[in-house]
Amino acid sequence: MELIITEKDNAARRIADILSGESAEAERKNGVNVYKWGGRRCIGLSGHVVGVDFPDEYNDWRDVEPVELIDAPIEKKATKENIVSTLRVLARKADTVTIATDYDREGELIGKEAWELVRDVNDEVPIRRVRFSSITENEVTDAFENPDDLDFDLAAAGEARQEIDLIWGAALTRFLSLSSRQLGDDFISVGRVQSPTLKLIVDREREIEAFDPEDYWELFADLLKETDDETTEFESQYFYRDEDDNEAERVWDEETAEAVFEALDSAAAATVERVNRRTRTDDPPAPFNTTQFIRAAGSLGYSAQQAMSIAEDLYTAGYMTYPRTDNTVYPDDLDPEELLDAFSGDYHFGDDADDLLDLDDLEPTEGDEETTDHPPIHPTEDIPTKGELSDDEWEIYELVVRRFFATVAESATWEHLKVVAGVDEHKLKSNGKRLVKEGYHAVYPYFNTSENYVPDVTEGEELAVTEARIEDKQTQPPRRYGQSRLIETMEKMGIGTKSTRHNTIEKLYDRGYVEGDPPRPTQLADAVVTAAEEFAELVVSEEMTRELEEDMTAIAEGEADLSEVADESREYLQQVFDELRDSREEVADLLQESLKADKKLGPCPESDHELLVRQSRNGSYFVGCDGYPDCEYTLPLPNTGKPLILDEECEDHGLRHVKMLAGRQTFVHGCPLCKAEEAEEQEDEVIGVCPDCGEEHGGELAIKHLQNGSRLVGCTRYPDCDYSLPLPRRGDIEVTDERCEEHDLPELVVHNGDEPWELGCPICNYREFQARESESGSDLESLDGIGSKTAEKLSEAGIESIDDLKSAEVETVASEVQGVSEDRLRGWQAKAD
DNA sequence: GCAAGGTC
Repeated sequence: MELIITEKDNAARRIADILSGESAEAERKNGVNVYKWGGRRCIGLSGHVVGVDFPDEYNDWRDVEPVELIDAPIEKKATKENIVSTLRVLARKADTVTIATDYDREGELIGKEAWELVRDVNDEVPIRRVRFSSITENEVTDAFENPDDLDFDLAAAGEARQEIDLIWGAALTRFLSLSSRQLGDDFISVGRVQSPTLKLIVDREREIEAFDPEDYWELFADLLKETDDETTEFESQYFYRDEDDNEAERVWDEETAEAVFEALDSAAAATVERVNRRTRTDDPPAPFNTTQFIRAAGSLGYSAQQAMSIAEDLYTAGYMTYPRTDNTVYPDDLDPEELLDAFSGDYHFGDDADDLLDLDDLEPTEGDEETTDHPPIHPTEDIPTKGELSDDEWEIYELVVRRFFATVAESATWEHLKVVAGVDEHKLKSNGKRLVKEGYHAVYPYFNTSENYVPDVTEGEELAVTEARIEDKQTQPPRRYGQSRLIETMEKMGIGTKSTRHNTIEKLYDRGYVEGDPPRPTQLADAVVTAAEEFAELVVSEEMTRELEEDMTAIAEGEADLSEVADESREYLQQVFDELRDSREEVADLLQESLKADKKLGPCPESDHELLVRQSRNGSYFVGCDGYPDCEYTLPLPNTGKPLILDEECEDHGLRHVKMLAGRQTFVHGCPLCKAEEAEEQEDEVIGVCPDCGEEHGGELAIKHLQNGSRLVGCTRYPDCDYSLPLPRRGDIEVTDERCEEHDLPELVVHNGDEPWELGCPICNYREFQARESESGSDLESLDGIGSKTAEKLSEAGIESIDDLKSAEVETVASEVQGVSEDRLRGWQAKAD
């Protein structure tokens, strides 16, 4: 029996189909597909099925000094038990093994891992390696006719990366976590890829904070072109030549700006001095690689993680190619005409496909990067209908289809018209542009094609000046990196891979290093970067990856060996630890101070210390004084959710506002001291008899206001009787004269916003609420442009219905929900109205 | 419970 091993199930199935002429049958063993035909079996792994780790005795962070990890042994442990055991069973019976993992460095390493698993149980069987750049009939059959051997040097290059990443990451992560006593879920992590990425974000934030805005002025004048039958007004902007003889628009001193303004304002006309006309060719974009795909999806409002997850679903469903690729050059076996033919006649894309098929030449564009593992992202010939996909999936699918269309479409042509006019010695310019040939924009509507009209004028012509304007402006700090900009920068720096960059960014959120979108660093992030810059500069620099890449190349080419490279890295890390040993306290203080800063609310009203958000032993959050135990002042926080400290400060107490992140129940709590004081002022209002203990002990039901901001209808005998019914967090509660016949309680009305909410009898209301909860569903998805994924995301931000959406605060929601921009939200709100 | 890299 010949056993064929691929990197993933999908590849296994397609290779089995090709080699068997579609006669292969799938058999599910132990949760793993095994494709079977003739004397052959084909199994797909799931990427790495074994991983490197330290032996178990190094598991306890407190028992092991982090520095010991540097020279600790490293083992390979199975991470996908079921696949490993199925592979072993098959390998025992095999008389030939063929490794057909992806054609790249990591693929070679995954192949070697398979090789070792096979050798464990079968030391005789010949093991060969086949390589192909895409899974097509020609390439696959050709590869199987000309098998090769596994490239152990290339695999060793990958192993060097694994070892070095593990040693550096684990040793430094444990050191920082232990020294600042951050164990458990809140450990402080460091790594070759995440830390340079974090430094990018932190450095940018430092630039923004250090930014000193400068005043400048810009001047504009409206000009009038008059002919016999029409007059056209257009805008021009003042410019001058700076010391490098470049055109400059910004005037840096006010006096000059005012003088120019006076001259323009009092001028009757400007004389056309120069008219430049040129045509510019606007070439269609290159095929999508992962990064450019994420960027394009990002401009539609999707986070990197969302875009990739939708793309993976579309890939698994067979509608598009593998979404993790660096390749921007279509392989030879992709016939654009054939693929367009498949779209011809399609309800949504047919017309555009036909227009493209009418072109004389269907030569696709090419990007700079050509790799051999996967093609650029493009749609397959299997085309879904709109109903088969969620709205989000459809939006992403359409993007991929249209990008493919664009890559085979014609260039667009722009006509630019630049007019320079003079008022005395002052120059005014107008830049007009017109799209004269739509080209690829006709099939790819994602780029801005807005035109700017400037009329046809001739040199020497007089144009009336109808209005002059002066605008005072300030230079702006650099912008924060957005997620897709970060991913592009990581790619440029060579850190991370097409498969991991979006996960790295997600990791920074999970670790408490960044918040919001665009990601903003916390104090902790700044401290970690600062500490690393001082003691382990390499781990926050792109140099570490650059050097590692050089070493890996040397290993792959047989010029260096794995243990040599790994040992050299160990020595270097040892030096880092030698220096760190003396500064342990200093680093710990820095980290702890910043952790505290991320929790600071403001001044304690009873001592000179600061109030902090703290967690009690039972896991609930509260506000406590940093001076504890000398000062025992505390304030309660709501008992649902995880607190997030906002920038907004309470005017009365100087405390920062708190928001409670609780998935769909997320809400802004505000100033905890205000909330406690408000509750204190409210007296309990008795509304009836307690149904639990009224008869026996005379308990009564009252509307109660708790210091943590919540309200309820509860028994006056609390804590002896804990009967309670929930009430909404917001709005004034009015007790009406009408009473519920069934429960003999007054009907309640909540006043919050315009429409009063007739809540009714609190017992009836609670019953209805429970009944509603057990149903489920939301009307959000009926809104065009909101798919199930987006609806899910929105509901986590507390937006469950169209009504919620209408009243939602756009900025807050956009900052909270990954991948939902303010623009998209406003669009939906407009549709909802 | 640490990293980064595959894949789902």
